Order: sequence, then structure tokens, then C-alpha cells
Amino acid sequence: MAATIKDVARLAGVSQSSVSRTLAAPDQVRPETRERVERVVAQLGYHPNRIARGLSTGRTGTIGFVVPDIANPFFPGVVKAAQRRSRELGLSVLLADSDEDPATEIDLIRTLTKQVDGFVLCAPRASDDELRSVCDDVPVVLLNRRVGQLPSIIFDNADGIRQALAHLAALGHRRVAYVAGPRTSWVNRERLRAVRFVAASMGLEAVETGNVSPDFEGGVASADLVLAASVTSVIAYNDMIGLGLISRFAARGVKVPDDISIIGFDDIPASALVTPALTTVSQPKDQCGRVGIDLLVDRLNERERSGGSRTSLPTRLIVRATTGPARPEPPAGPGQ
Amino acid sequence: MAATIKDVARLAGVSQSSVSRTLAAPDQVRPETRERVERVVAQLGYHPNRIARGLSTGRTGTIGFVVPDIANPFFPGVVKAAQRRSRELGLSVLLADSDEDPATEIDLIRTLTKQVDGFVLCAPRASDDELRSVCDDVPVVLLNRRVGQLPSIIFDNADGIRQALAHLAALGHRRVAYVAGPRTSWVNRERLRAVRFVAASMGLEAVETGNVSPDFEGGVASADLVLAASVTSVIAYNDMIGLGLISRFAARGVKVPDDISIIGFDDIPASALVTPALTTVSQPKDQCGRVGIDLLVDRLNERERSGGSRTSLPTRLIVRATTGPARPEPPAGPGQ
DNA sequence: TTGAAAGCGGTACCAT
DNA sequence: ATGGTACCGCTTTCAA
Repeated sequence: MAATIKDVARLAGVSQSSVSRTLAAPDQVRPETRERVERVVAQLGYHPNRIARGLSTGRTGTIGFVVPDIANPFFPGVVKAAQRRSRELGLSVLLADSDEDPATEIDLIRTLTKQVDGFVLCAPRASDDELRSVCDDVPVVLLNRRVGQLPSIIFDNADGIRQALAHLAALGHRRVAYVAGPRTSWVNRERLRAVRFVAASMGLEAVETGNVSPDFEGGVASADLVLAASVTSVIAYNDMIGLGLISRFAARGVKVPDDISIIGFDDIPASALVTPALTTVSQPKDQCGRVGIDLLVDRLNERERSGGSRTSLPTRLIVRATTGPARPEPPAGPGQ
Repeated sequence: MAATIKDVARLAGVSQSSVSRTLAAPDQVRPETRERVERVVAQLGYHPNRIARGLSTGRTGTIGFVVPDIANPFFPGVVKAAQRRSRELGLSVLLADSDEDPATEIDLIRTLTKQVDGFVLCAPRASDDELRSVCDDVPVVLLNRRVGQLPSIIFDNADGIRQALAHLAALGHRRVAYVAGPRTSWVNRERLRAVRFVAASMGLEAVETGNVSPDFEGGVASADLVLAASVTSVIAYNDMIGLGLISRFAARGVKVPDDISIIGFDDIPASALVTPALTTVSQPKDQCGRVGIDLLVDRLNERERSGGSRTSLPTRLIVRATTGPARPEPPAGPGQ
């Protein structure tokens, strides 16, 4: 079996207390003693049992990280960054996948609550009220979701939309479609609002083609609607929809970007790999994951500051091959 | 604070032992007592502290899941399945990302060892010896890697290669290139060996274009080599390389699949999204993740069976748009 | 069937 | 500076 603090104490001829101190507060122990302990620690390859430590300190050294769907290409990047940052801080990450189900999400959190010091909730699907109630029991940081004053990190969606629309306007586009994601999505509402507001302020005409599922199929399904809308450009709720649009446009012989320009959101890995590569609004996933951990750790340490800090991360337009100058005339829709 | 077993015991007017029993072995307590306890449990929303339980039982209810790179599109699918299965079994998953670094990997495992009941090591990068030594301390299941008799789950790479080559042969191809992945990769060696063996047995001519990094850039870099090899078809070590090939071929005006057929490996999500969609050998990621957990749990329970069970999962060719009939003449390479 | 009590491996307070 | 010791929350003998 692995060595315990007792073994170390015995072999070093000191008390458990001294061993514990040597590890936690080396300067509180005489160099002589310290060295003796350290030698034994090294010799035995002793590593304190974090579980046991957790029991007495109340701190587990573990952070719960909840995502709706780890297979969704947006999340791995965030998880990776969070993971890396946690390691730097000597923390572990307990990952939980809620399968996009609000009930599972809450259930997961409740079950794990005592195993972790706090949670980073990535784009949580639960209701505001549920989220609030969870926060009463355990420190939480929200990613990509804002609920009251709870500490959260979001991306500057409005500015992303602004950059996208400015880009299109500069290319001479006047009519742009917005393919909306799930009606229930907080982020979708944010982007939709921004499209309306910014388009108006830029003198662009924004048309909405309705809500679709935020995946490839959703994009495929909305492609014909977009065409029928006689626009020269389209902004998709996310990249998966954008990819679906590209695919369906190709199948219908609509040239991208000659006939129509496409802009996605998220900059998922696949966007750079397709042909033509998708112009997209990138959200700094790594920064998001890192800051998420940092914010949570801050809260863990400074228990006094109960007022949540709300952070906004910049987005950045990445121009690739799906955007180009507007055609003089919009492409003919099927019914024209 | 959250309720403890003491609170429940006091309110129910019984001992801690009875509460513990009510939860662990309900049939060992008088129905009367049980009901009283259960009522209080419900009333207090009591959930046993898994950390504390872990201390006394030596079981944490947590499984360590180590991946080289969660951002590698192959892994999220596996993780998701493992996650789901763990949840079904009431287990939690501690995810660790080694950043493709063997040293980090081992370090991670050592640190986490006492926090978990066992590990599932996904395509571990460490050496055979290191892996063996780890296994002395904690139950481990290997995914996509075989080390001696250690319990492991691999895919039937050879059969995947066989299916791929048979498909190409049926399309009339006679010369096929294999774009190899990292020389150090266990899986690459497996596939390379199979290519040589199976091609020979089918009367196909296999040419090797050398090792490249297993990513998009690797594919791009090898595309011209493939062309110069005057083959009509190519099998890539993995899909990312395949995607790179598609991209570079498109840039060079080489038509896929008319001029050359491409087959990838892994069936990562992006493969289905690109145009033309990539024909690929699919490995059942979900099954892999699920079985990985099951196998580990088996070992956890039946401590006697120390002989490792070695499982092989079937692979399946998914024909999409990058494979077609062989051209009568191979495309002209640059130097011809 | 039930309760008392001894750990599990640490931490931290209190003396010394 | 060091050692003794009472917990942390739960499980698990061992008696009753």
C-alpha cells in the first residue's frame, strides 16, 4: 500500500504534526527536522492523500466542470484550457456532461456538490431559478450565460455581430439573413437582439429565417429559406449551421461567396478545414476556460466578496473564404 | 451547511450505524426504523458525503480518465460515452489531459491515484515500462494501446485496413499510398503492418510516403508526395491527414475521387461535413468509452482475476464521397 | 436488529 | 519548534 503520514512520521522519528507542517508550512519547522522529513518523504514516495486532506480541511482541490455536451466542438477547447489552468494551480477537474438535459444538469451538480470546491458551469441549460438555488450551496461561475448578479463570463456577442455586419457592409452587402438557433438559448437571444439593433444602425436590412437546431442539419434545412429571402449574405447562429449552409448551397449550385456570403459563430475547428473555409466570429475558448477557473478560485479564496464579478471576453472576426463582395443582384430563389 | 449522518441520526432518534445501514443495506434494518430514517433523509435532503465515505471504504466512486488531448476530435466521443456509462453506474469521472506529453501523463496519474478507484488511459503516450509500473499501484484499463497482458481495448485496425483495401480493390485500384502517422505511435505501427500484409495478400501495390504529423498540416504536406507516387488511391493514418489531403488536392486541381481516391481513419465529426465527404474507417468511439468503464469496473469488483482481459472492437468502413473507380491512368505527378 | 466505538489519513489547535 | 489530540463524515466490526 501507499505510504501514509504515519509511516513518514515513524521513519523520520517525528510526529505527524511535523510531517504535515513540513509539507504545508516548511518555514515553521527547524531546517534540521525538515530535511529529515523530506528525505523520508522522497524515499517513500509519499504523497498526501487528497481525500483525507479534504475531509479535514473541507477543501477537495477539485473543481466541477459541467458541459452540456463534450462532443459539441465548441467545448473541448474550453475544457482543455480549464484543465491546463487547473493543473497549474494544483487542482483537479471533475468533468460532467449533462447531455443537454436541464434536469440531468441540476442532478449532476447536486450529486457532485460535496466532491468539489466549486463549479464552472459551461453554457448551463437549467433555468435561472434553478441556477440561483444551486449557487446558494456551492460557489459557481457561469460561462456563456448571465443570471442576475451571479459571477459569469460571457463573450461580447453584440460586438461580434457588429464586426460581422461591418464586414458585410464593407463588402457592399445590404440585405443579410440571420439564421437563428434555439429559441430557448440565451446566447441566441443575445445575438438576435444585436443583429436587429446593429443592422438598423448601419442601415442594413436584416431578415430572420426562423429558428433551427444549432447543428449541420439545421443549416441544411435553413439554406433554402435563406435563398428564398433574396439576401446576398447570411449570418448563422453558429458554425455548425454555417457548415450546413455551405453544404446545401454547394448541392444547389449556389456559389459561395460569389452568390452569397456566409458568416458563422464560434470558430470551431472544422470551420477552418472545409472548402471554402468559413468566415466566423471567434470566441477565445482558451481564455474562457482559463478565466473561468481563475474566477472560481478567486471566489474560493476571498469569501467576503459575495457580489459576483461579471466578465465579458472580446470576440474577433476571422475572415476566411466564405465572404466576398456582394453581387449586384441577389441570387434567384426557387420561387422567383 | 449540508446535513450529515449525525443530523439524520439525531432527528430520527437512531444511531449513525442505523442510518448508514438504511442506505447501504435496507434489508438489515427493521422496516419501522428504516421508514423513520428515510423520512428524515428526505426531509433534510441528506446525501452522504462521498469524500468521507471514500476515506473509510477506500473507494472513491470516481474514475480517472486520461486523454492525450481532449481537443483532438477523436476523444470527445469516447469521453462522452464513458461519462454516460459512469453516470449509469453512479460513478464520477475525473478527466485529465496530458497535452500529449508522456511525462505529464505519468505525473498526472501519480497525483490522481489516490483520488480515484482506477484509471482508463486513452491512447497513453507513456512507455510500456512506465505504464506497467503504474499498473502495480492502481487498476488500469488501456484504450487503443496494448501493453503486455494489461487489460486493454483496441480496435481491429487490421480488419479496418482490410476493409479499406478491399473497397479500393473493388473499385479497380491497384496502387495505393499509405500516409503514415507518427513513427512512435503504436496504432500507426499496427496500421502500417496491416497495410503491408493485406496489400500483398490482395495483390495490391502499397507505397509508403513517410511519416507526417497526424493533423491537417500533415495531410497538406504529404499530398504532393502522394501525387508524385503515381497512385490512384491513398489511405491516410487518420482523418485529419485525409482532410489535409482533400484540401491540398483541391488547391492543386486534382479531382477527388475522379483523379484519386482517399480513405481516412477514425470517422471524426468533420469528415462528414466537408465536401467531398471523406470515406473513412470508423471506430466505435461510444462503444469504446462504455466498454472501457465496464472493464475497469469489472476489475474493481473481481480483484482475483488479475490476468488482464484484452478486448478488440470491430471497425467499419464508411463509404462517402472521396472514393470512386480507379482512373485508367494515374494522375501525372509534378515531375513527370 | 441496533448501538458503541474504532478507524480511514490528514489538519490544526493547544500545550509544552 | 514540536508533539498530543480532537475532529472531518462515514463505514464497519463487535457486542449487546
